[in-house]
Amino acid sequence: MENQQQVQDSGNKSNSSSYLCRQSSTRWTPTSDQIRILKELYYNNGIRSPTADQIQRIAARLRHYGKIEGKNVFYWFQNHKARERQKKRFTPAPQPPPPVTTAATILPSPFSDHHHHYNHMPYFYKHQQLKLHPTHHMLPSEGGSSSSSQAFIPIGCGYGSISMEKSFMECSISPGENRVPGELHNFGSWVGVDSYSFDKIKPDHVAPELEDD
Amino acid sequence: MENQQQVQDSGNKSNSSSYLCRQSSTRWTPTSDQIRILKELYYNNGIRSPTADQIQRIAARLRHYGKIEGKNVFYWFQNHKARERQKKRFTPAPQPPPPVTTAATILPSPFSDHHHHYNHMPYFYKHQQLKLHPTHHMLPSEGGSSSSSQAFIPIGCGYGSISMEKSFMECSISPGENRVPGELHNFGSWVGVDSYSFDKIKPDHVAPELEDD
DNA sequence: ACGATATGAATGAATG
DNA sequence: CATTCATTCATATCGT
Repeated sequence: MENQQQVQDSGNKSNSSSYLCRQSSTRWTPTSDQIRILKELYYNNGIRSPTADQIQRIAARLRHYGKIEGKNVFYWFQNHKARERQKKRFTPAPQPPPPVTTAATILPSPFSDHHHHYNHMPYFYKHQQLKLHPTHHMLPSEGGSSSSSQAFIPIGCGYGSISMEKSFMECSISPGENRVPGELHNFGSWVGVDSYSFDKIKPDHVAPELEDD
Repeated sequence: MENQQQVQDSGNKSNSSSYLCRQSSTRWTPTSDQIRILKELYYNNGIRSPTADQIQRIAARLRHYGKIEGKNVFYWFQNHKARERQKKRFTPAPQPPPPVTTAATILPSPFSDHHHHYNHMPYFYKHQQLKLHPTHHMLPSEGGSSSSSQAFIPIGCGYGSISMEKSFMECSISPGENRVPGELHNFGSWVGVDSYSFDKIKPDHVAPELEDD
């Protein structure tokens, strides 16, 4: 690893000049003690994904060693776990699993990993299966040729496994309505939110600003 | 935060990160305009969990600003909302705002106006499940009030406040480099980890002093 | 000063 | 709706 010492001087560092105003001018720089404790929890106590409750406690505890917030603890565990796994993934195939030489053990999976039946397939015919409710209610503007069964869209390869119902979350169509980027600030109206119900306005808290970072 | 890169191919921002520059459009990379509009809808219109129809409309609208699919919109709202809440969960106590209860400023509020729910739209929104396995199917047979025809639900209620969430996950006060002597190595006990051994009994439970420092 | 690497932060995509 | 994972971006730190 790398040896790091705490240099987290009070809050600010004379950061460089003129750069993007990314809010992360100062990211949390954990103290040695903080790291030590975090690792303790990780390795000795087996904490991998602390619950919100634990995060609070951990942060409160580590606060004695320097500035720290809940999200720092959260991210730390997330990253630590992820990187550990990542390392392990690209590391040579650990042990050859007991070769149960059955004819069916032909797992063409690139990873010989075990418990993670989690497939993050690079090929994307898998996700696209978000099914919406059967209210494939086309937009009034683009209605029309929906007479036949627009059953499936042969994305990629129609492996007969995917039962794409009918409405994907997306119907890549919108010919008629050409609302080109015209900057129409009437949000909400086109989504179905009505803006005439102002009588129910709840004086919610304030609104800092609305920057689109 | 969001960085903007307009489209999917070409010019992969050539980050300093070396190898593996095949960021070939696997995941949706929202453009600035898309983000801006999404936040508008979220904060200005109070849309938290858009219905299927809304998702379609939003996606259609946002498509003018770049490639986008319905599921992207769906996930965006899901994530945005979830993270807003999660952040809150990490943060211990929002420091109960002690209102200036001066003897003269007593406000006899009949209702302890406290927490409102904006418009948690009725759950005919349930259909937004991802259908990956042949589980049940919500058949549109029954004319139940379950779905569809959500013509114009007053979701949104556009309370003209833009409650932004740029506040961070926590606003912790922090002592500088405070070293507490007497570190006890009983990690985990204060975090609430069970040693998952012994018994399920813990004589002392977790008594994290949770001191506010 | 760079360049590489480690790592904090953010977020899209899923799953339960 | 909560939790988790993967991936990417941003930056701190160190080596040469």
